[in-house]
Amino acid sequence: MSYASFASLPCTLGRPAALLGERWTLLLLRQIFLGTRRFEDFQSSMEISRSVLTDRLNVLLQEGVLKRVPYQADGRTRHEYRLTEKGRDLYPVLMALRTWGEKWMAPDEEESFHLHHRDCGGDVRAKVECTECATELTARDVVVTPRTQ
Amino acid sequence: MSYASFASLPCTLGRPAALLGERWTLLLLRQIFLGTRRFEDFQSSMEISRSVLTDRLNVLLQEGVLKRVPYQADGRTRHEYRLTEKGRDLYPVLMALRTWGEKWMAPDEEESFHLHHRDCGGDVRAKVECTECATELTARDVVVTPRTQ
DNA sequence: TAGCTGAGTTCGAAAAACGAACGCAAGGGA
DNA sequence: TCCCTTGCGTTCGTTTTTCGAACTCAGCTA
Repeated sequence: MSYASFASLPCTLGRPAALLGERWTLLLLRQIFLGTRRFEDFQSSMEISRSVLTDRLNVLLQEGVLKRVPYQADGRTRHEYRLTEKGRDLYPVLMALRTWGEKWMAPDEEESFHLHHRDCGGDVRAKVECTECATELTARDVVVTPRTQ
Repeated sequence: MSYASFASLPCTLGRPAALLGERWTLLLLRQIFLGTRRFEDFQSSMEISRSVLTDRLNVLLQEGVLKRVPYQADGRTRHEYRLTEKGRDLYPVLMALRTWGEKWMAPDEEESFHLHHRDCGGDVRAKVECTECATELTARDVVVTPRTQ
């Protein structure tokens, strides 16, 4: 099968997992959600090699997660990378990672940035919920019914 | 900095993102949540090379995401890989990926497996919520306050 | 005794990532 | 005009990862 062929797997978990599971891609999305938008800023803040950065940005552009938006800098037109609606919808994935990180990777550590709800100041947390009864779910509460694979 | 040094980054999003952002790791976790537990089964279902599979399993063991549990097979003691509590807590990450995949990568496609709430049969969905007011949040509803970096 | 099985390990070849240098277009200053 | 700078990549030779086929090893089973 090889890694690349997961990109065409008929699985709505497998395909995203393969896309975001490529080295640097999750860290790149983190940086984008923290507000970075320009090639130079990605490169210097993450110390990723320029050629790999080019590749990952292009993959996310092709997938429609990012878009290139023109802006003016010292009289010249340049482009920055911004999230599309599809890209913004990855927020729960990043927040789920962070919720897990807070609990398991640094219980007593000062977080490197704080997040709070703009309206009420509350904390932000990812969770899994039943769309019918709104109960919060864990892996044990969910039944898996395979169709393929 | 280089990729490896994100492992020691004081960021509760960056460290998990670097850990799960290594090639194959997310796909391996998917397979585990689908019930795979043995080396041979991982290897054949994902067609990952055996040496990389060994490495990824060891990393997840070291991180405490997986544990090795003995079992009996044809009179011999063998070991299988199972999620720890820390590992099971990654469920929201996988579900967030799947929720995104359902919306953006295959709107009209039959899912390869179906998930439903054991108690009421409802669908499963990841979301981000405010711990104070329980409102569902998007990236736009959240204020980021950097502390370092 | 020989073969089989599960779970790795080894090792040479191929692919991916690294990083320093290069390219390029446009603006600014001398 | 000429040169320097900036932002955004591309190139290319080296290092690191990944691949995949073969090998190991222990304990059944025939």
